[in-house]
Formats: sequence, structure tokens, C-alpha cells
Amino acid sequence: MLQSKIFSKTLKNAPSDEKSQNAILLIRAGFIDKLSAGIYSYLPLGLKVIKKIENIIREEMEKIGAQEILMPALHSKENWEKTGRWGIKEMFKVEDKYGLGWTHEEIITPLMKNFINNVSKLNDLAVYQIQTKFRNEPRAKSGILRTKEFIMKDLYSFHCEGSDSLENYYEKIKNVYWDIFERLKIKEKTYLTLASGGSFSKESHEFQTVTPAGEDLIYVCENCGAAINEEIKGNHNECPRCGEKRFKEEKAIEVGNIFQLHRKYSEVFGLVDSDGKPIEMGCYGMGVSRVMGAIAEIHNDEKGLIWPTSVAPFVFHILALDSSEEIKKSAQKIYNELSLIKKEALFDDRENKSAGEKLVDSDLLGIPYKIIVSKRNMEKGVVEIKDRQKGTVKFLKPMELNKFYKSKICLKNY
RNA sequence: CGGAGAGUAGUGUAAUGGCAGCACAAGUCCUUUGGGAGGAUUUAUUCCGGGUUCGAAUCCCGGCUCUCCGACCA
Repeated sequence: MLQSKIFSKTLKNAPSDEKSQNAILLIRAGFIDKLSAGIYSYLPLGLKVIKKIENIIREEMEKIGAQEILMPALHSKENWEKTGRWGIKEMFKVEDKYGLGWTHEEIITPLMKNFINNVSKLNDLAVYQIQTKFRNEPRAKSGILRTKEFIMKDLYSFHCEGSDSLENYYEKIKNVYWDIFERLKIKEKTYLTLASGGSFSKESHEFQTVTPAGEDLIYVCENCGAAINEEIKGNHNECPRCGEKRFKEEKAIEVGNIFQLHRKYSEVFGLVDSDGKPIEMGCYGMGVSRVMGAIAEIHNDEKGLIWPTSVAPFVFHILALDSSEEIKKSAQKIYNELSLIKKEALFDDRENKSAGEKLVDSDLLGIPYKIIVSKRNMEKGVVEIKDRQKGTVKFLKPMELNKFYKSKICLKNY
């Protein structure tokens, strides 16, 4: 993409009405725009990050055979009255007849009844969606970490009663979640945390990513790294995994939450197996837009964002440091080569910007690799590659570039 | 929903009872190009409603909004 054409703009100053790092950086870099507290637009750069996160999640969901669907955001009151959750104040109501979905048990359970009622066997049937959820938060905060409208992946699994299939699946999902967080580069700061089940189940597990902007307090076991949410800390004096009694207190943001729903919703909607027993269910959430905020919180420095390659809006940022014909042509050539392989290059072709502005903007945007084309480098017959995260610089001959691109991007995705 | 703070141009900031100013951004033109460069020129601002006053961005009352803390929160 040509930077001169992109619908976005960087800001020199931080907006005065945002305090969280993710909001300040994402707004300054032109990834998002705030409409109101907890309500944001995603601009082209921000949407690219969202799409990359979604695709990583999709790939991991497919690995375990979960199938993607899309359920409505507008829900009939009737379904919610059946489970007694119509009264929940987080739900936005529409004309006292509909509500905006903040989770989808009330929709997926009757939907599944049309397909798997009276079955005698289920082999890890699971469906998921990536969809916009609404929640009437009394206090939206911390940029895109806690919003009234957000993008979420929700997965639902179904298991015949009496087997340990739900428990096994639950463990499987934990592993898949770790794989996802590894690819999103937040695994190191994320802890599996025992938590209450809220209106879903007795207890649940949360995946909590440590950041000062986090709203939860978790206690991380000094021995094994398992964690407990403050809300149920009173019930656990020792680590549920290893029995250790020393904990480290951390502020964290919940990026995922998994529940064993058991028969809670299948009973209500009459989703039963061939023996007439309610089908066991699990649900597994992950906040896509919240994950983006968490990544921004963790991966940044005083110059701006530092995207992991897996979710960066672009992997390469080609900078033509001056606008002489020679430099422009050379940079354009590199851009064309990259565009043939994929759409991973942003080309700063702006003519009225100084070299300094281009470098500073590039740092703010946080694109992993700068490819710097300048007079200085041209005279030596090289292009310069600068690593945003490490700050390291190397010089490559034009013929070595192709190998470099391929080492940084995964071609199978394109 | 309670508490605190804050709303001036697209963004950031000055003016605290007396001409709404500056910087950046944006538009046009020229110069410049290794860490937010320079010149010329143009555009754009006091959250809303009421009150006090000769005069209000400034003081008072009400509302709205934003941020932070708390409550709440798959």
C-alpha cells in the first residue's frame, strides 16, 4: 500500500483525553478513532491488525475441527427470558422486544437443537464465530481493553452426557489458546487463572495478560505460574495446581475465558441426547479487539508501537528517504517486488515529508522491518534493513532481498 | 451508579472579567530530505442551556461529554 494514499494520519501529540498506552498509541498512529467512551472505529491499519488476529484464531480453530458460523447480534427477548438472563443490565435492549447479544448461549443452544437433538454420539462437535458483541458497560475504560462494542470469538462445544468428553475438550482448548497466544506474542505475559463463573458456571478459567492497564487483580503462584483471580482468592489459600502458598500480585486484562457450562443451557432449551439426557456444553471466549489492545500495551516503546510480525498491519516499511527520481525508482522497484509476493509492504512514497518525519512515523506505526532506500545507501549499492524491535541494522545487496523477505513472511498464507 | 479532575480549531496548548492567540495538522506554491526541516499564502476554535455583568472562554446554576479511582464486570 502506498502511504500517500492510505486513509490514516499520525499525530504528533497524544490525545489529552486518553491515558492508557493502547489508546494513546493506536490513536496517534492512526489505527483507531474514538467515537465515544468505549466505542471506537477501526481505520485501515487497525482493521488489518484485527483481521490478522482473526485469521490466526481461525487457523487454530480449524486445527481442532471447529466450524465457523455467524449468529445474529439482534436477539429475541423470548430466548433470554427462558434462561432468566433478560434482566441482566449489561444487555442493551431494543424496544423491549430485542436485545443486543453480549454472548450467544441463548442462540446457539436452540439452533443446535435443530441439528443434534436425540443423537447418541457426538465427536467433539464445536462451532465458533467471530462477531461484534455489545455490552452496556457502566464504565468503559482503557482504550479498546474495555468497550461497549467489541469483536469477540466465541466457541461452543457439545458433548453427550456421561462421557468425559467435555472435560477432555476443555483441556484441549486450553492448549489451543496457548498456541494462539504464542502466535500473538502475548503468551509470556499471560496466565491461566482460576476465576468465578459469573452467570455462566460455578468456576471458570481466564487467560489473563499482565499489563498496568489491566482491570483485574490476579495472584500468580511463585512456584508454578498458575494464577487465581482476586474475586475467588478467599477460597484458595494455596495454589490449586501445586499447593504453593506464595503468590505475586499482578494487574491483568482478561483476554480469554473458558467455561464448562455442562447442562445449564441444554436443560432450558431441551437439547437432549437419544437417552433424553441434556447435552453437555462448553463455551470458550476470546476478545479479538481486546487482544489487539493487549498486544499494543505490551509491545511498545517511547517511539511508538512494535507489532509482532504475525499481527503487524504490514511486515515491511519501505522508506524512500528523499524524493529524487533515482531513489524513488529504486524504492518503487522494491515495492513492486514485494507486492508480487503479497500485500505485506507499506511504501512511504510521500514527497513532502522529511527523512526524519518518515523515520519517526515508521517507528510510531511499529512496522517490524524498515527497508531504507537513500542516497547514502545507493552509493554503496545496498539497501538498509532496520529491525523495529531490536533496533539492529543490516545492509543487503539487492539480490539478497528476496531471501530476506521470504525469511520474514510465511508464504503458505498467500 | 458513587468520588475526583477536565472540556478553547482536526490535534496539543495560551489567554482567569476587557481585541480568542500560538504550534502542529490540512490546502496551494517554492525550497529542503538520515530522526517530526524552512519560507510564502489560505482555511478552521471557546461543549450545550440559563444567570451575574457595561463586558464572560474566564464567575454562578443546570445539563451533556471525556479521563482516572471505586462499585460493577463471560
